[in-house]
Amino acid sequence: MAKTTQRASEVPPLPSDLPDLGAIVGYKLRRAQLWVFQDFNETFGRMKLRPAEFSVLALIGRNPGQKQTEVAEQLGIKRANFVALMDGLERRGLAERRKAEGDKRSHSLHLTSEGIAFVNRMMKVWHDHEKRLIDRLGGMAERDLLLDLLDRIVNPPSR
Amino acid sequence: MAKTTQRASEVPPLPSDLPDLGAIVGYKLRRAQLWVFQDFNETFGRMKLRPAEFSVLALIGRNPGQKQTEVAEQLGIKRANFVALMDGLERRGLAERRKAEGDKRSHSLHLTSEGIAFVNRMMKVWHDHEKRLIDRLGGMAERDLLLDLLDRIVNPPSR
DNA sequence: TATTGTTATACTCTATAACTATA
DNA sequence: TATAGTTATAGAGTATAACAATA
Repeated sequence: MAKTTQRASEVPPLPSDLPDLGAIVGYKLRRAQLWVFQDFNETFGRMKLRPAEFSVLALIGRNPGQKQTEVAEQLGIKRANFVALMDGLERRGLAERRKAEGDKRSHSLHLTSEGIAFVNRMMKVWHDHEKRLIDRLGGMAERDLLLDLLDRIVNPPSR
Repeated sequence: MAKTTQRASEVPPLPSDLPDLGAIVGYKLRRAQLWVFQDFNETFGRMKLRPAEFSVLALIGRNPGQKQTEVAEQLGIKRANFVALMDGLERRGLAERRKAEGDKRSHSLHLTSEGIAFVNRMMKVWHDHEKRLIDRLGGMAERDLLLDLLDRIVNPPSR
């Protein structure tokens, strides 16, 4: 008694409170994030730079000398997966591991001179990308508002 | 403690305009999205439900009868990858493909009776997850604000 | 010819366990 | 014993090409 079609009267009652996906924070967050990463990848495709690599270069550029595991942890990257990422940056001559003084197990991470030049070009390109995003949001005020709201998710205000 | 520091004189001039990663929209967006999906996966782990499956069930629950490729496209899922996802839902008895009338190539997607019951339970669990998120944001007003800002990224207001 | 669903496949990202050399 | 870095590996998620049935 398999039916291939059903009339409305035969259909069991559908859930009444099904929200539009557009009203679900996680869904919109994912769609927006995919859009931003896609724009990022189109913007940085010529420089062969991925989002994770961008974040590593920006972090050790601002705060050089941190240990490899510290950097990975701050970026939410498992230290095992960070190795190949750092290998790539080192192979391209952009960043380097130095033996940390005092602890022979650990490496401290730094930009090379070439890496510093690369990061300067990278930031110029990044400004185009970020401007495109800010324009879509409606302006700097909206960007600041978005940053604040996103921050509350990861670091909720105690109340 | 004797931290491994470097004297400024040894360091080549660093890029001057390197922003904190916390001020980069794409970075915070990614971190926030990862937090939400992690909370989602912890919340729905017992139901063996992934975010993509949630979105499919919610979509065909609200709008049954759409063609398989239409559903996939609305969710930003490649039709080739949608096949296995739909196979899984069908194997679990939650959703089904029906032969579409008129076009023998296409399938129209529907929830089963069991699927409807499942979705009702799913929405109860989802409310917990969403409440946790709204609490972090600070309330419904903040949630609405966030939804609006995220929507501008994907569907920018023409101006 | 074009489209729907499908298969096969490859590539990236992520997660875990286990090894090594130091501590 | 514990930790930093590493290797190996497996699992998701995602992207593309090509095919059969149908339009």
